[in-house]
Amino acid sequence: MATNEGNGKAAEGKRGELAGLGEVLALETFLPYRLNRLADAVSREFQKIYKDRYGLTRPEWRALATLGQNGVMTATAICEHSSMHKTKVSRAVAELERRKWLTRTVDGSDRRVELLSLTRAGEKTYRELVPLAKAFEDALMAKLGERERAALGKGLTALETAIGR
Amino acid sequence: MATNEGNGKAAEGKRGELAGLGEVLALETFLPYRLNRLADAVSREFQKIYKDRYGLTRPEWRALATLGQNGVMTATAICEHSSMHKTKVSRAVAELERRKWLTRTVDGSDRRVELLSLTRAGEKTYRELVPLAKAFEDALMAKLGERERAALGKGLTALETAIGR
DNA sequence: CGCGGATGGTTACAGATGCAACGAACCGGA
DNA sequence: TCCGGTTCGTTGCATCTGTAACCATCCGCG
Repeated sequence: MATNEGNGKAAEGKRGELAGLGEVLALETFLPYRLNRLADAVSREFQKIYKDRYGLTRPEWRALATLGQNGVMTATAICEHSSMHKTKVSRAVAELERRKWLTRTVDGSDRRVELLSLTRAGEKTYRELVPLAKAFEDALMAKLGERERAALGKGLTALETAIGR
Repeated sequence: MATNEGNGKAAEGKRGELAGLGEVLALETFLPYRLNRLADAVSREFQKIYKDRYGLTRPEWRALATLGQNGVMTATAICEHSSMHKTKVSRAVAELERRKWLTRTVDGSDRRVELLSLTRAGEKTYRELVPLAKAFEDALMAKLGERERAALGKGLTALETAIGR
């Protein structure tokens, strides 16, 4: 309070910059915003590959990619490796199963556990998708210079460590 | 087409690593995944500040931040400056208005346009939030070394330019 | 004027998402 | 053997999101 604003209807011009000290936050340079913006843009672009061509949602693509990378695993393991919420994985797996891209097998030694594995068809899809994903990433990286690519990698890794946990 | 896929049925044991060539994609190092993961983690953390303490959603926080930074503006302008979808902004603005943190004024020269501006209460909230946001960012950045901070900035900027459009 | 075509903004609707609660199965101790 | 405490995974529900359709207004042109 006691700020310098002439109350009343004073047609104050535009606020913001002129507001005293470091009171303004530049959204464009704010880390959380930048990360979200980038992640969003990149995902939206990459999504075209798995969505338009294979009708996969992002959780489904991730589950598929995780299974393709690691082989047989449980739903819980997929959660950990893909950073997805329980329910997302549950639903993604259900859909992949419905499409016959993976099968479940109840673990004999612990019947709560389901061992998930890609079917032949699921593997085929995965193997088709991998080069597309790599090409996408390569194309994007190709737009950066050598130094910038290195900087990006270093920066992201550092941030991952910082957030860690 | 004409890709090197040996469509053999070879009874491969556990899939993944041993699958021939570069057929596997390491999700942990895949750019879209890394970005999403990071954005998500950072946002989730930062969210505590505006959500728990002010009951704001992310779109609301962004709209508030955009208005606080730029002063009077239209909904469309908020969309552009905050990279948010039309409807998100519409709803966020409606809620901020309901809370009496902003008011609308129909533009006299074009009655389709609404000029949005923060109320006294809205500005107060904004001014409280800004230092918290900066502190959050600083704390996070403080976990990185000098070089890493620079690398991150450089990398993100480069990526923003690359995606640009 | 009088239209067709843009533009600002809202809303109906269908999907996606997370939380919390749940059932089933396991585990360890009394 | 029985029981409480856990873990695996699913589902009900309330919320959030984007697409598309919509209304109101404006603009340019004949």
